[in-house]
Amino acid sequence: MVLSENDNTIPILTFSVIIRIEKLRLMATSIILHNQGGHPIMRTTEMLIPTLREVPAEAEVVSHKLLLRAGFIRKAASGVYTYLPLAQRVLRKIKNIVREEMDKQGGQELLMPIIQPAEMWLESGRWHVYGPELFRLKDRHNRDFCLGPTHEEVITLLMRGEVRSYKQMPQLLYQIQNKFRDERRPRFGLMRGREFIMKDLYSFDRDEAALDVSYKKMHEAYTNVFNRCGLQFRPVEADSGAIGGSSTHEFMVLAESGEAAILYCTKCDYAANVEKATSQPAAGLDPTTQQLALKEVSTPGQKSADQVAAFLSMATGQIIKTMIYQTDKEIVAALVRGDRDVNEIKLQNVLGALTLELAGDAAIQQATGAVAGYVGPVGLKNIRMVADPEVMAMANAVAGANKAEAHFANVNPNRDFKPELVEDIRLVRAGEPCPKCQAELQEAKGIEVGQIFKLGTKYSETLGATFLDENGKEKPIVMGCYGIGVSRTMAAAIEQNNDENGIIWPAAIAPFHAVVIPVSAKDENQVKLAGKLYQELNQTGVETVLDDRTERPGVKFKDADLIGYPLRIVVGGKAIEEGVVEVHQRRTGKTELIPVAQVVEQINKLLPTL
RNA sequence: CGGGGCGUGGCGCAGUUUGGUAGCGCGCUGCGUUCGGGACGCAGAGGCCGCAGGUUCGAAUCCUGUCGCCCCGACCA
Repeated sequence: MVLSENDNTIPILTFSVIIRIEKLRLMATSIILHNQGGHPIMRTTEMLIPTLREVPAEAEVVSHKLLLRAGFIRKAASGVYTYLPLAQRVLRKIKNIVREEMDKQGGQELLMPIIQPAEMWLESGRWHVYGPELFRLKDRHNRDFCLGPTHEEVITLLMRGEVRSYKQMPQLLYQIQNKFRDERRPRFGLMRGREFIMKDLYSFDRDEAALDVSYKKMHEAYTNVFNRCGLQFRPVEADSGAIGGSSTHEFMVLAESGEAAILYCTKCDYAANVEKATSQPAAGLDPTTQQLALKEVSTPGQKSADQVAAFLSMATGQIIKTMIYQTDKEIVAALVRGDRDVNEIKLQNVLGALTLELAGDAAIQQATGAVAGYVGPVGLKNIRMVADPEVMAMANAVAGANKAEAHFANVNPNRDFKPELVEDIRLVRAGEPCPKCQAELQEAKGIEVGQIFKLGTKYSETLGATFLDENGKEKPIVMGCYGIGVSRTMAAAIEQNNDENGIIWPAAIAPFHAVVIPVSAKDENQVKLAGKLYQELNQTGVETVLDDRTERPGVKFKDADLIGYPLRIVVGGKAIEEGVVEVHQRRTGKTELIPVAQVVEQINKLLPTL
């Protein structure tokens, strides 16, 4: 019999099963307490908490190491993990916080299939677009299916069938579901897996204004979720990428191990993914600058902007860097200042290209007549040029001459070349001025734990999900989608909350609030008192584990630190002789001696502050 | 997908160069001593050396193929 995790009811099967279950329940309520939907609180001698002394060789980042060592996860395949009981408890807490915040904004939970028929994806066009990241499979009749990496198709088709009128909206529907992506390179344990747990909510609105309302609700909900999870995070503006859509924010947990680079303002609230980040546009061309005559200079062996600048004794910022890119439809030249880099995502968006990569030597030669390093905009023909606005503000600059070993000096935009497009295509770096307030931008690494997204009518149009407005006019539903990586959030929490001894769980998502440790398993008085405290704490709602193993105290302390219980209650000799127990806070290391009679009350007071 | 590395008891590793039938630490089992930060002693259990071929009297070791895993890069709702 398999019970789903959210199912608190027990299906009635046979009489004997019922009897057994009832017996267990009676036993459980008499000795052990229940919480969280029927989970009995347990003693470590009865629990599966396989801690490891040594770090498995496969782990690189701290969350992965600690999840393995502390007995939270085990690998089934690359990027695929079993969540052991401790992890499952953490996941349930995160999910419950998510549920509460979604429901608070009017979200309704549903559950969609993991297995999705190819037809849905053919209809949206993504069956062929999605590529090898989509886990595909066939049934016995050779029909195509996939494991859902996301659920826009399923939900949009559902709503196409159910929504007829503007009166039926808005709708905010969400699920918490396992998702599948056949990542090229799964890595960092739970951070980038091939199977992962995600909350996804989809909003359905009658128009953009209503979508804005839904979007704001989700922004608020996400802020609440990550605050409640005890995470340090930042919502950042992001590139809308392949899904399309107009506006999107990512919620980034700040951590060194993060895979995303973000830029944020030190003064105002501006923050953006580096893919999207902009900075204060450079000052316009100084009209008093005299434009000098174009001249060719010999620059043997000087290819990079730095080399050329050094060779000619000028600043790298005076060089025009020309990069040749190959897209799915054309070859283009991208111009940025020598001390800048091209932001390929911005460039791709500007060009409306599906793919973009640096052109090879042969393509560069063919398009420009020069080799990489000596390419420049002057005299470049039959190839589109995209210039960053900064380039247009340069005067008497240096650029490649489109022939070997030579550059032009005194190059002036508009006079010597005229790009087809002038767009922001540069990669912003720390130190540049904020686009909003001009204060200095800083750079940080982040783990993307959530993203909210205005989809608009992209899916409703292709899938024909329409409704009638108050004028009886048929319109496509305006959609948004909003994801939270639940399993990734667990990993991110550890990245942000750990020390050399192990995990330091924020109390709101800790698998248990406290552990009670009798110092000596042989001392009956200690064991009895520890058991009593354990029961009383649980009765007052403090989720407590009793470490009743006959291990030496050091072993139990080490495990407690590793697992990261926010509170540790040690019942030792003093408890019996002086009537005090030791309450230790994992995060601060603070230890207090508290009279036995007050412990339960004190801990109940302490817990909400952790 | 490109580059690099690794598969040897549950975990961490040595042994591979120079073929001779597998070893160390941790963990595990039993007994004893210990008992406030991963104890000690004694006695044990546990491995077709990723898999499949091949070379050889003999393969963890050499050759071929294959599978898996990790790291860097590219990529990424």
